[in-house]
Amino acid sequence: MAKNTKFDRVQVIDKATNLYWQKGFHGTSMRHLQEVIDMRPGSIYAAFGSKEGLFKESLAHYTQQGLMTLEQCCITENSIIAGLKAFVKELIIEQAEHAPNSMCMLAKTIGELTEDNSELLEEAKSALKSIESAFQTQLEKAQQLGEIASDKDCALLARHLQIQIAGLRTYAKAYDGQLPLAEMIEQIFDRPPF
Amino acid sequence: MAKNTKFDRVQVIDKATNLYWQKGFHGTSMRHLQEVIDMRPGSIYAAFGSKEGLFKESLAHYTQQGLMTLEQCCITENSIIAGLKAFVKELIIEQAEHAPNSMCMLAKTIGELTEDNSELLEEAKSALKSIESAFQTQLEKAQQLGEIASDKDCALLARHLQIQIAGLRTYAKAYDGQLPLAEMIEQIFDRPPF
DNA sequence: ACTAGAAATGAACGATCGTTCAAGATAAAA
DNA sequence: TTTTATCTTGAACGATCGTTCATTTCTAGT
Repeated sequence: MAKNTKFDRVQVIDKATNLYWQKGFHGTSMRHLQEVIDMRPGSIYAAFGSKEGLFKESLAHYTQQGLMTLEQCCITENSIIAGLKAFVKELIIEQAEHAPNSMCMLAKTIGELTEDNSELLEEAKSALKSIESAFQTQLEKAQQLGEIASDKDCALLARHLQIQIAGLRTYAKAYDGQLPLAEMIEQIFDRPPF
Repeated sequence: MAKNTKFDRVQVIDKATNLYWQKGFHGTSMRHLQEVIDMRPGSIYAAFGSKEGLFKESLAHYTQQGLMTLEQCCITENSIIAGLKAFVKELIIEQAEHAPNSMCMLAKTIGELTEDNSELLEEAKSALKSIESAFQTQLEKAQQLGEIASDKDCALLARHLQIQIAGLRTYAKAYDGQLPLAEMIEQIFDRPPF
């Protein structure tokens, strides 16, 4: 006695994520969003509640994709460290060309939002932490396999990795295209604290 | 046979800079700006042309202040390297508490804006480059004074410094208050490529 | 004191913002 | 085939956006 939902929720969130990622939360209008995800306002508000609600789901979607890519990289490559390198290269080199924005959506969001949207801000912060945890997990695995010296603190290494990625992606957007990114990424893993 | 301008242009730009820095370009409304700088729309548009025009002057003001602070740090401290350390600590530790936003306004802007505001985006990119140049100049001075090994490439060191600052400021906003920032900054200068 | 001309004002503009909701369309259950 | 619960639609809302400009206020030069 009902009508089934027509739109594909995952596809819709994916499209919304790309637009938010490109334009930021304040820079994205619901009108533009309606075009991109091809839904009318009523349906959007029925499904997601508000502009904030959809953004929150986009953040979660983005984070989930990142975690999956990391996992995939570490499985595909010959070693954990090689997997981490591949992941960082994917983030910084591939996404600099193909993604909506070369910067990390989480870092962009943390930069953009204030306490006026504290829920979204906290969501972004927490997502960044969950990615750092995933780094730490992989690094500990690498340590067990002897890829990393046993006296290293994997929590510190994970934090270091996050900082390098955030710095490099910001820098890459300012100096687009004229940087030896691959070499710079290799150096991250060849220098202390690694 | 005329009336002199009443408002203090520098003070006005300074207040505008703080608001833009806190809220971002899209997050700042002209209404809010009017309150903060205590000017009526007519006067603002007569003096600065548009929201973009005032933002552009704010970027220049912010950059100029940064360059002056760097200069000051390097003069006050006992060595150039100590000056650079003091400058980075000022940016990351002091501003994390007192500034409108712990992130760099230029990095925030580069993250936020798209080609829709290409003039402002280019302005921010170019300002970041001018700060990097100032780093390089100071590093070369340090090299001449024997504070840095003569085989180091100061352009690379300046770039490295920029990336570390960008990364650390982003990270600091995500993990506010619970980081050994002073120690982390010291390490920047104690590790390769330094 | 007068006046010319620049500066400051603030009401108001059209556009766009995020959001709502009554009405229409659709498909599963009866 | 009819019913009914749900999904979808899009016109329209009040609020706010960036901006304009006729008017008023003020002061330096006569």
